[in-house]
Amino acid sequence: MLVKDPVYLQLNKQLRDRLRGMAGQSGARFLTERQISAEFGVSRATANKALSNLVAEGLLEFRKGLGTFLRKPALDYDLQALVSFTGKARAAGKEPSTRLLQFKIQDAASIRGEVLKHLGDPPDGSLCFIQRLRLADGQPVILERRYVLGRFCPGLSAEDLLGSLYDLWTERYTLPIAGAEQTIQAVNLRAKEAQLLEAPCGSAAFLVISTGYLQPRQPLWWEQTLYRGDAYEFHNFLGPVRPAAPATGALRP
Amino acid sequence: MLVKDPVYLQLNKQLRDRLRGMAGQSGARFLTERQISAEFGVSRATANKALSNLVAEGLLEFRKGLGTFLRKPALDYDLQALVSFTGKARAAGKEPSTRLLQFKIQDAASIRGEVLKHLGDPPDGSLCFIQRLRLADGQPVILERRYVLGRFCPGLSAEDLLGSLYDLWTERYTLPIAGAEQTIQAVNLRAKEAQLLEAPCGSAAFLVISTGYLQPRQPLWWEQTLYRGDAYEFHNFLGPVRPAAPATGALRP
DNA sequence: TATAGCCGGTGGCTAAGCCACTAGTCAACC
DNA sequence: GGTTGACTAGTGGCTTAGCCACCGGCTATA
Repeated sequence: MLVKDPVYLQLNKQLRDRLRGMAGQSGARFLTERQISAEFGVSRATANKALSNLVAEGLLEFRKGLGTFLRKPALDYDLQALVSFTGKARAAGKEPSTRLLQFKIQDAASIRGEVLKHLGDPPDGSLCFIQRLRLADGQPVILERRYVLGRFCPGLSAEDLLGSLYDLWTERYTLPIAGAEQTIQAVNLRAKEAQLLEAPCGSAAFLVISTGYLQPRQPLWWEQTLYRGDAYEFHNFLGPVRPAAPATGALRP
Repeated sequence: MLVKDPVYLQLNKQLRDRLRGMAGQSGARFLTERQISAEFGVSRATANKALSNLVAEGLLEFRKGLGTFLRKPALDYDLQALVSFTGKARAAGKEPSTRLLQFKIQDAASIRGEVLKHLGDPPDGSLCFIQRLRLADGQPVILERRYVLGRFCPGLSAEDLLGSLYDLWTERYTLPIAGAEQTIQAVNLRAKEAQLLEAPCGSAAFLVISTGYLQPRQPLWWEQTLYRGDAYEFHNFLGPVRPAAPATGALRP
């Protein structure tokens, strides 16, 4: 971009950053027009224009004579909150825990084609299979079955798998997770799955088939994960111009 | 409403009306700030604020040195594909059809509070209840139960409900649909629902609870809709920087 | 103690003006 | 004739200065 953005758009970005820092503080007071005017060195009119756009987007709310305030809990742009069960459970005020059911290194040759199709044949031919049960306040919520490319988890041990895999990769391996593709289906739990999730056999669940990426074209894992239907729900917003947050899963209230 | 709305909000409404009259003329020129300032008797700053909000909503586009222009409705077609079953079915190569199960006008007083909470109490107190079965190639896929604000569907007849409601509003009423909020749950079908959807009793389904909006804060409908789990799935992409595509539903292959 | 009124701060809005940018015109030049 | 370049009118971007209506807390009064 050769030409600089107009001031009010730059301001908009900065205010949005500021807003993100205040995420969750629903109803809290935001900066006033006059504060912004002074702090950023722009006119009140420009400050108002930038604020006004944020109001139009539903992030803020004007209250005449009082100030501008955060509307609903600011949208979570944090990927961790989107993909990490640990984070989501804590956000819902529940204590997350994990029961490791299975953990083994397999040769790619012994894996059925569907898995490899999503991961691309790994050159070293090793894949890591992880089956975990995720619990919130002791209640089973998620049955996770995941294949991970072996070369991205050297020296992985069973103890490492008791917490957030998201944290594991971003912190220990310092491999930033770029995103995940999900296909969400509604299925009836089979006997074995129901038993593990401590739910009635045949009860409804989400089956989330998902590929996780390190970089846009570098797959890291492929998973087939069951979410108890009575404990989980997804939220989504369809619209042309909303600050399009992707669909987010959350523990049902 | 005891207090009058701020001028820029009133202006916003009037401009929106004007915009509606120009629907379809993509790329056409809209009023300039100075024209609005003269015609409506407001200051240029106020005119700009009202325009700016419409720009933020994606309806208009600023071009420095030229004027404000209608945006191309490319995104609009996207939205149609997202909310319209008719569109999705055709995209999957199946022939959509509709069986109208129920259609009645009700008084708001007779509606349980949950519905009104999402729609806001309509001043004229009339609500339209629509129950439809949507089929793809003759197979029932969706059981739709929807409440619509009566004042946005004057003269609605049963015949109107056999096609796409999305088309109905955008074309016949020329009321642009701005978006929809969705909560997606996994549930077991009850006997009556299963019978209508021609699925086994207790089989898994999506329950999508959704509020549709005309403008960011103007609800149009609230629906509680069942999707056969074996016929439908949702796709989603989680990531920090994505092409702004929300989760989309699609007929299962 | 309770109330009426003041006062500082807020967003709403106007006015007047300058800037950078765009497109069209039109005269001057090759 | 065709091209170039200056000029001009009109546009959104942005600032400054100022007044208004509104809100809530403080204060002085009854």
